[in-house]
Amino acid sequence: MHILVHMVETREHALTSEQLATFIHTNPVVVRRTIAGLRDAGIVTSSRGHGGGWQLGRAPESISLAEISAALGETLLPFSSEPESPGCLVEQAVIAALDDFRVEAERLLAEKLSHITLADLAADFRRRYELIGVTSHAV
Amino acid sequence: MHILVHMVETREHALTSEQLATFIHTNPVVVRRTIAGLRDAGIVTSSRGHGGGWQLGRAPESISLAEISAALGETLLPFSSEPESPGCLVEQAVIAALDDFRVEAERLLAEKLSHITLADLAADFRRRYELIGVTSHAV
DNA sequence: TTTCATGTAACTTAAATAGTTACGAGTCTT
DNA sequence: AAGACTCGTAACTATTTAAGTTACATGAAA
Repeated sequence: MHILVHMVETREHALTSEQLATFIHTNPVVVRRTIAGLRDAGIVTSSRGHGGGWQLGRAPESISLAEISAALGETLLPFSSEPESPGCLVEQAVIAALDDFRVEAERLLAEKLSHITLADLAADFRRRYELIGVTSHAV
Repeated sequence: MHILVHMVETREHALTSEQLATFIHTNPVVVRRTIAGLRDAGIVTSSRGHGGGWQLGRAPESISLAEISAALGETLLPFSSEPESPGCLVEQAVIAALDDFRVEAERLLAEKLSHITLADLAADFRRRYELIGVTSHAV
């Protein structure tokens, strides 16, 4: 997300993996590896060679957090349910009951995330940025 | 959860760490370590010595999944937000926006989990158990 | 007193994640 | 055409976290 908002703020030109890596204090290769999913989903585009790098693939208003999360292959909940004792009826019942919860919870979270767009986050940044600016002038 | 439902089904006597470990194919020490939080929360009780072991601390109707989750120190969402670049306004805005989501999402999940009790899971097991029984007779 | 069980520290092992190096392939500038 | 630049990706190493193990002290029942 951090990287993506930076891209919104720099829409005119591409940012290299190296620059993006600096933002989040990591390695260019880690960045490429991580956001490869975003590229495959069309959320960002990459170009090689001189002047190349990464840019948003489309308007930030059309990019929801739900889509980003899915493109990155993130899970929305920190647990899954794989049987450890296949055949144990207790376990089967537990898994079934928790799966009902899991499915609904994931639907709920995805719904919420689909209403937040990259543009919203960028606007939030703008707002803060101008607020700080005013404060700085006042002080 | 698997272990806890077993405890519901065996309320009359205590189960040893060894027995519990067998259910989930792991080690007695891992079990003790893991459910220590449940003991501290009064959800289960443990007793030493001959005939000792683990038992439910109170009625399964009064034990919600939300409480179990909290007692185990589980997080409901698979991400937190610790600044990597303190001072970066972009990051601050992203964290703030995502925190809004996180707080509400956690509240929502906890609310859902607070309505599911251990007794519900145990009842689900009972239902399945009797269903299988009938099927077995039919076949 | 012996046996059984938890409580916990300390250590080892295993798995997942992150970071690094290296180099091929494409692209722009001169 | 040459050189500089950047992504794509494989292969490897390092780090971190969780799980598993061993050992033993503590407490309770037979």
